[in-house]
Amino acid sequence: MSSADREKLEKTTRYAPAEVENRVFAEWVEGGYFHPAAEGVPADNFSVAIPPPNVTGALHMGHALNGSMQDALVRMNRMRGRNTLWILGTDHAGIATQAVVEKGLRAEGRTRQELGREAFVERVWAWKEEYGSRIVEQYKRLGASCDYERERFTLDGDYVRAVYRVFKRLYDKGYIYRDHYMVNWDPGSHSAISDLEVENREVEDALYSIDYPVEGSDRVLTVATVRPETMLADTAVAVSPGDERYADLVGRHCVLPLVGRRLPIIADEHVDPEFGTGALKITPGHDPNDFEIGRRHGLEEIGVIGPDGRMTEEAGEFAGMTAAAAQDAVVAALREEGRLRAEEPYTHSVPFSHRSGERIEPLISLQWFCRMDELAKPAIEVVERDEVRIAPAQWKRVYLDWMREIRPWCVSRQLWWGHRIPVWYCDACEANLVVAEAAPERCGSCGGELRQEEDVLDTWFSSAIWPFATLGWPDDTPELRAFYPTSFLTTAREILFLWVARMIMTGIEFAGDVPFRDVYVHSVIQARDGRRMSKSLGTGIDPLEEIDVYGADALRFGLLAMSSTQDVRFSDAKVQQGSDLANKLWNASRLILLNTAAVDSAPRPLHVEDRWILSRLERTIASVTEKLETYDFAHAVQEAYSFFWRDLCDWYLEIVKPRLYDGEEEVSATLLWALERILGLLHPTMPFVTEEIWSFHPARRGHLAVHQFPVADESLFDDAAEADVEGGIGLTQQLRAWRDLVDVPAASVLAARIEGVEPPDFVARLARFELDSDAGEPVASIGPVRVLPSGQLDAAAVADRLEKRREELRAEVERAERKLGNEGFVAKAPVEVVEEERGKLERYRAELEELS
RNA sequence: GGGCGUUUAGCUCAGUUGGGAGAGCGCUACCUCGACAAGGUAGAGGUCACUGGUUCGAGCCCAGUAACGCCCACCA
Repeated sequence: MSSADREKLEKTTRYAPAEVENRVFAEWVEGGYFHPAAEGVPADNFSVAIPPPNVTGALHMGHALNGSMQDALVRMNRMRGRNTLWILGTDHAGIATQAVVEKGLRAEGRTRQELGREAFVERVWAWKEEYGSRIVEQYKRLGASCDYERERFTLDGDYVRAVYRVFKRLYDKGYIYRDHYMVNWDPGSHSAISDLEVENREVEDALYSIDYPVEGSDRVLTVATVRPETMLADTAVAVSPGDERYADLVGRHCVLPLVGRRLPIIADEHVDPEFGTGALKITPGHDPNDFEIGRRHGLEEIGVIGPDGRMTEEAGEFAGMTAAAAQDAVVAALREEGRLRAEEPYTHSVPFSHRSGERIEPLISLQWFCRMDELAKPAIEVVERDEVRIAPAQWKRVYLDWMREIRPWCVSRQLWWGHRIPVWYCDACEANLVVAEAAPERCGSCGGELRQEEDVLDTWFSSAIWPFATLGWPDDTPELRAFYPTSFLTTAREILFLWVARMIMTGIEFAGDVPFRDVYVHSVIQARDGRRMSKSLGTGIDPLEEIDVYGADALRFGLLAMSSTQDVRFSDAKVQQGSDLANKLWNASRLILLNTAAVDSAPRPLHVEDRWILSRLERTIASVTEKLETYDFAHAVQEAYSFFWRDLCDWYLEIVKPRLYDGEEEVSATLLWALERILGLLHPTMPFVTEEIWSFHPARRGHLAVHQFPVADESLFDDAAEADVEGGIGLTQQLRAWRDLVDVPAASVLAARIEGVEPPDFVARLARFELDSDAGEPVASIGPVRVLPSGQLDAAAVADRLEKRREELRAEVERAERKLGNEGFVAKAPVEVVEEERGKLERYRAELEELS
C-alpha cells in the first residue's frame, strides 16, 4: 500500500459516501463496464430492460427499489463474467409530458391551440432536451449500472419506425380497427383514455327518481339516475325479462319527459329487478352499460354532452350549458312538470382519470381499437406453462384472470405529443385510407393529397415493444441477437396489465419469443404512516434526499431489507442500518488492511476459529447467492449483514486481534481472503463502499465491479469447527453475563480454572478470566469454568446469583420433567425430539446437583 | 360484489417440513479495551388480532370472525 493510501485509511475513521460516490461512479463509466459489446447469445449473456421512467418524472421510491433490485442482479451477473447489458431509456409519456408543457404555456397566457401543432410539438421537444435527462442523472446517483451509452427514448426515429411497423402489421392482420364506440373521455386531457387509466372513487351524489309516463296508459315507469342531464339522450327503458310487474309493458312505449321522444320498453338481462323500481333508463350515448344494451337492441345512440363537457345541439333548450348546469336545469324542469318523484343522497363509485384527476365522461366517439383475443392467447399459454414465470405466485393467477377477460384496447389519444397514428386519408377518393410505415407521397388511387390522422397512440402502445424495439427491432441487429430475450423483469404490480402483459403479447407476436423468462412483482413501499406514497398527498419521500444524507449504498440496503412483503412501510431505521453497515465495513477493513502482513489473499486456517470463519463465510456466500437468485433480496441482505457484523466483526476479529498485531502471516492471509470475498458478495447491493474499500486491497488488479463474484467453496464447510466455536461463544456470553450480574468491574480479570472439556482458547481472554490459578475452592461454576475467590468478588452478590441460577434450573427441570411425563409426548413425538429433551433434563439436573 | 395481502416486543419487520418466540431501531446499566461511540458488553420488554378445531405438542395446519391495506368488477 502506498503511504498516501495508508495515511488516508488511518485518518478516515468514518465512511463518507458523499466524498466517494461520484468519483467511483465516474471510474466505472470510464472503464466501460456498463457498455458491453453486442456479442454472444442470450443464453450466455445477461440483459435487462429497465421499466422506462417517464421523461417528465423524478426518481421516486418505487424506481429506487426496483433499480436496487435490478442492479443487484445485473452486477452479480456481470461479476460472473457474463456479457451484461442493462438497457436504459425514458418514455415520452404522452399525457403527462403534454400537460407539463401546456402548463408552462398557460403561465405565459397562451394555449397549444394558439401555437399550433407543429410549434407545440417542437416546444415539447425543447422541454425534453432541457429537462428530460434529469431522471437518468438520478439513476446514476443510485449507482445503477445501466448502459448510459445506449440510452433510448420512445420517440427516437428508429423507435418510431418500430412502432409504425407494429401498427401496420396489426392493422393488416385485422386486429386494429376504427369504430364509433363508448370510450372513457377525460375532460382534463381532452382525450380518450384506456380502461386501465381509469380509477374508481367513492363519491356522494344525489340519486333522482323520475317518472316516465307509459304511452296510452295512466301508469308510469319510475327510473333512477345520478345523471339526470343524460336523460335527454335516453332511447329506451329496460326491465328484467322475468319481471312480472312489467311483463305486459314490454314492447310498448314510454314518453320521455321534457323531450317527448317515444322510448321502447325493452327486456334485458342486465337489469336487476331487485334494484330500485326494477326499471332502468337506457342512455347508450353516455353510459357504458347502456351502450352495450343499446347495441344488443339496435337502439339509437344520441350524444347530448360534447367532448368539451358542454351540452350539444341535441340537448335542445339546454344546449351550450355545462353538464353540471344542465343537471340543475333538468332537475328544475322535471320538478316543475311534476315528474321528479324523489331525490336522495347516494354514495357510489365513479370513474376518474388517473392522469388528469377529472371525472370521466363516457362518450361515444370515433377511435382506433386493437382487438386483443388473438394476441392474448399465446401470452396466456406461456404463463400457464411457466415459460414466463410470475412471482410471487399469486400474481400469476391475477395475470391469467385478467388476460382471459381481456377486452379491446382503445389505442388512440386526442393529443399532440406522441406517435401520430400512421394512417393517411384521401378526401378526394373512395379508397380513402392508407396505413403505412412511412408517410406516403400521394393517394395511390387518385393521386390526391393525403392528410394524416390527427390522433396519437396510447403511450403504452410504444412501451409494449420496449424490450425488442430498444435493441433495434425490426432490423436484425447484433444487439437483438445477443440480448433478446432479456433475462428477467422486476416491476410494480400496478403495471402488470398496463405494461407487462402487453410486452409478453408483442414479444411473442413480433420478436418471436417471450421478452423475459421471469417476472418479479416487487413490494409497494408505503409512507411511514402506512398511507400511499404520493406527491399529491404530500406523503412522498425523496430517494435523493436519503442518498444525500445516508449515501446510495445505505438507501439500497435499506430498501432491499424492508421489501420482504408485498406492502411495507418505509423504514428510516433500515436505511440507517445500511448506513451503519457501510461504516462498519469501512472500519473493519481499515483494521484488516492497516495491520495485515504483506501476504497473498488466501484461506490459511491455523486454529479452530479460522476454520470456523471460513466455514461460515462460504455458507453465507452460498445462502446469500441463492436468495439473490430467487429475488429474496430482503433476507439476502439481512443475512450478509448478520454474518459480517456478528460473526466476522464481533467475534472473529476480536478473537484474532493478538495474532494480527503479532504480524502472523496465516491470519493475515485469511483475513484478506475473507475481506475480498465479503466485498464481492456485497458489491451488487452496496457497490460504492465495497468498490472504495477494494481500491485499498492488496489483491486488487482491477475494479470490483468486474471482479469475480465469489462462488461458495464447499470444501471449507466445517461442522466440527462451527460447533466448537459456537460453543465457545456461548460460554463466553455466559461468563460475561455472570460477571455483569455479580457486579464485577468490566476491566478486572478474574481467577478461574477449567474442570472438564477444555473450551477454545479465546474464551478466557474475551471473558477476562485468568485460568492458570488453582488456588482455593471455586465460588461459582459456569459450564466447565470454576471461578476462584478473589478480592474483586462480592460474596453476597455471588451467593445471590447462585441462588437465582438454582431457581432457573429448578424451573427448567420441572418443565422438562412435565414434558417427559406426558405419555403422549413420549409415545408419539419423534425419537430424536424425545431424546433431546431427555438430554436437557439430565444436564439441568447435573448442574443443579453441582450448585447445591 | 369478487380476489389478494397484512395483523408477532414501544416502532418497523423476520420466524424454514409443527418441537422452548427473533433482528434492527428505541429503552436500562456498564465500558474512551491499539477498526468503528454511527462502537462494544450485558439486560428489560411479547395473551404471536380474536374464536373454535386438528395434534402428545400450534406463531406455523384447518374453519370462522374482526380490523387495516391493495387489485379487479357494468348494478342505474
